[in-house]
Amino acid sequence: MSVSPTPFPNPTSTEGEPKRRDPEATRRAILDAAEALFLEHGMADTPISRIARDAGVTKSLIHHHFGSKEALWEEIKRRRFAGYFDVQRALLEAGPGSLELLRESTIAFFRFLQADPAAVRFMTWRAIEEDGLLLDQEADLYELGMARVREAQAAGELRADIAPIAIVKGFLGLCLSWFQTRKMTMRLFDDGVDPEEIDAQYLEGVLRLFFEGVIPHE
Amino acid sequence: MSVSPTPFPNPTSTEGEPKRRDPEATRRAILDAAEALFLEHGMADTPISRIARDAGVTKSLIHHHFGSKEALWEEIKRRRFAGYFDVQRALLEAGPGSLELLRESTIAFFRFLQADPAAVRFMTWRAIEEDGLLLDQEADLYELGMARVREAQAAGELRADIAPIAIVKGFLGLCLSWFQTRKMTMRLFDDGVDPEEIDAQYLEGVLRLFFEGVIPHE
DNA sequence: TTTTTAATTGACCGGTCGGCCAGTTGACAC
DNA sequence: GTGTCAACTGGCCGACCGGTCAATTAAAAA
Repeated sequence: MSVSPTPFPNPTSTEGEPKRRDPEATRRAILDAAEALFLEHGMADTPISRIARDAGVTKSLIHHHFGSKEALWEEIKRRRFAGYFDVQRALLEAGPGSLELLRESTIAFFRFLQADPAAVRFMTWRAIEEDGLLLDQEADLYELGMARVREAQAAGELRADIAPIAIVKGFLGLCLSWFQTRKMTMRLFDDGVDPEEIDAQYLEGVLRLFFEGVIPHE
Repeated sequence: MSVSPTPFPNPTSTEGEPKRRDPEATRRAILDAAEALFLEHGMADTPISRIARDAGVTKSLIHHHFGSKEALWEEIKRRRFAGYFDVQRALLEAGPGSLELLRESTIAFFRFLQADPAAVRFMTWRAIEEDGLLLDQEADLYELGMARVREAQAAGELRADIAPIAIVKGFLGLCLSWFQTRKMTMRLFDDGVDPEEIDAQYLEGVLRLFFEGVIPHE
């Protein structure tokens, strides 16, 4: 679980062989190991020595490549953001604002979080750090989303008496908060029930609710 | 911010006076200081020495009263839960399940989080720890809420084709996730705008959306 | 080939952490 | 009073933390 999925830079070097160097792979191994540990236990609770062990690398090497624990964490955030932004932007640039686009975005975001629990933990850690840092890319993404909502409102596909921010943060929150407490919520149900079935029930219910509430009624 | 709001057990003892003892006040001072620090920086990032300083107490005394840092955190959680459960239970026991009860609960929960940012952070930390621990009281609360929803569904006040869990976790998530990222969200708006005004816009939008979506349509 | 650069190592450092312990002192029951 | 117990103190400890450094060596540049 906490062990890096990528091969060690120097996999169990058999005696005597000259050690090949691959700084790029080393960086990746460190980032992967650190990300898994940081998201699981938090940065404050993850000693660099542990990252080094999981990455198959010495502690000093981490400082060599990233300078400090803090800088390493920043780099991990940067990498995560890049992946996340790509997913979201691809959705929003697909077409003009419409009810259908909103629906697709909601389902896609839900599936995205469902498939990648690490992404959920990443967002939760961000909420904890709460440094108020809103990246430019991120702000752009929100603006884009809200612009799409306004388009759909102008076209009469979404009711116009709801602030776009409520619609955008609404569907994001409905998805994210579900997965933030997923494990605990599952305990409300019998052990025999398939968790993915509960997920599906929630998604379906929320879609009905949200998209009935979001369309105009005379 | 991090200093305990309650007076120190031995407030700047003026020379020579015999030191009065008040173990109950001491415990409270420690809990208050620790809670503020834990919620702000996290348990791993809060040294006991700092708690002692803020509480106006020696480090050893904390161990005397609570045994360990871990146990202190558990005690804080227990205290927080008690307060939270009281608020929620009072709402749900107010009357039979109805659309109006759901509306009141939603607004009350929103106001509760708005008035107490520490509560928001507490819940976010819980999501991070994710030990999957669901307290009996908490499970009861969910069951109670879902039972109320079913009553309202049976009475035809809520549409019956939505799983109760989606309605309950839905409105909780809409409120909580808003405040989890409140600071960041505010950066989307001009500096001149009153944050509480944005809160109000969001709440109003979400109420319209949620309660239009949640009622039956022929 | 020679020189330069950068990846990598292990030993090491000062500081801080959570926790312990021996001793002191107030509160309180008898 | 006097004995008992728990509240409270200051000093201490070993472990571990993030980070540094000089030395080694593979790889790239010359």
